[in-house]
Amino acid sequence: MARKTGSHAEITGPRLRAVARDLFARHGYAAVSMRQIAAGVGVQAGALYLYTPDKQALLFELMRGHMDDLLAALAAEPMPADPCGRLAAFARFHVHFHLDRPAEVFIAYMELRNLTPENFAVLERQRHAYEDALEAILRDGAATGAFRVPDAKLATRALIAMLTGVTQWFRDGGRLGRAEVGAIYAEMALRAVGA
Amino acid sequence: MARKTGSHAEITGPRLRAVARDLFARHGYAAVSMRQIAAGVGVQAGALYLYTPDKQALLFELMRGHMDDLLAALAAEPMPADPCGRLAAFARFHVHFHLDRPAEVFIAYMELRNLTPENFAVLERQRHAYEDALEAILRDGAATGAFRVPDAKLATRALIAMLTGVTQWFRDGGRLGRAEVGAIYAEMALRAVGA
DNA sequence: GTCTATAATTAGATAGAC
DNA sequence: GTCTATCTAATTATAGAC
Repeated sequence: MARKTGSHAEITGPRLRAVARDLFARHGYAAVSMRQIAAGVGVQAGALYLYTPDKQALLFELMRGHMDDLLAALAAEPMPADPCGRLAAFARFHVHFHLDRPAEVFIAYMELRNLTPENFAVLERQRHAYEDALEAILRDGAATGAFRVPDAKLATRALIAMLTGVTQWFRDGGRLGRAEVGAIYAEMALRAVGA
Repeated sequence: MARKTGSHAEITGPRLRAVARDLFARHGYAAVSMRQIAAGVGVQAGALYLYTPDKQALLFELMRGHMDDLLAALAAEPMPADPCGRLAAFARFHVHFHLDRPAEVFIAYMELRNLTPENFAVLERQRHAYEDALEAILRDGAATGAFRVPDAKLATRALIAMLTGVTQWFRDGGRLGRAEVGAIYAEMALRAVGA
């Protein structure tokens, strides 16, 4: 434990990302210094630059990785055929996925403005692709008469905001469990679109 | 215009708050320097300290002032007697109030973690008081059978998240007007609680 | 009331020893 | 691969001239 130097490439790389993720989520990207991150990893500041070209790349890789995971998980999620079933499945998926990754979610929503314009554009495309999946469900349901949505784009954003909000208050071990919360949110989402 | 010095206390004070508000909203509290603010106001950095004891007080006063305004405006809002009418009125009020103050709203939700613990506690009490107003409406409606809400606290947070989300996409001059958007959100809120 | 100058600290990032 | 030392630039906040 007292070793102060040596080779730990396989440990330091992942640890760097985990520490940066937690510190960025807690204090905000702009408020966290490379020295703080280094202290959390257990190395000196200079050593971080063996694993990331700079602080911005650290943030961008965290955010892009999170959105990659989100899109991949959604694509892998089994989806019923009918619009009501699909919306309920989407809502439960969204709630559970976000509750499983509170730090990443916090960063994804809070640090967009700290990305360079190029990096921001990448994240925007990913966010848009995710929203399109929900919008397609709502349009299908509206077309078949299962839903009543005066504006599919507005309803998409309203539902995503509602569902994502769960991360701001839910704590494990509280009054309600995850499955229960996911079910209630899914029911509210269905009702909100007139299902 | 070329004047570089002199007395402008009545102008500089309000300008300082307006500039800080806009810069904090755009770049984030931690990423904005007192020199940037001073440049926006049109004075040197040192002069700012005649109007605020420090950067933290600047942030806190902006956030507390916003919540004061929110609570006062809600108290002044005429409210129908029946739960459905009250929920619709609350939803429209929330949407319109938040669309009128995009910068303040952004700061209120993004910069809580940059407050000192004492200042954070004050804001938390204010936020709680506001949420209690909506929760009371939902509990009334559930008691009279007008609403079906399995959990009033959860529904309160879900609705507030949904309604506040309007600030993330709405732009004046877009496809939908404010009144239209407020009406659609109010309808989604009513449906979400089974009205 | 504002400016200039400055103190004290900290930031991101790099060079070179080991 | 890591550490130490360092560079350059920026930070908040204050002191004193005007």
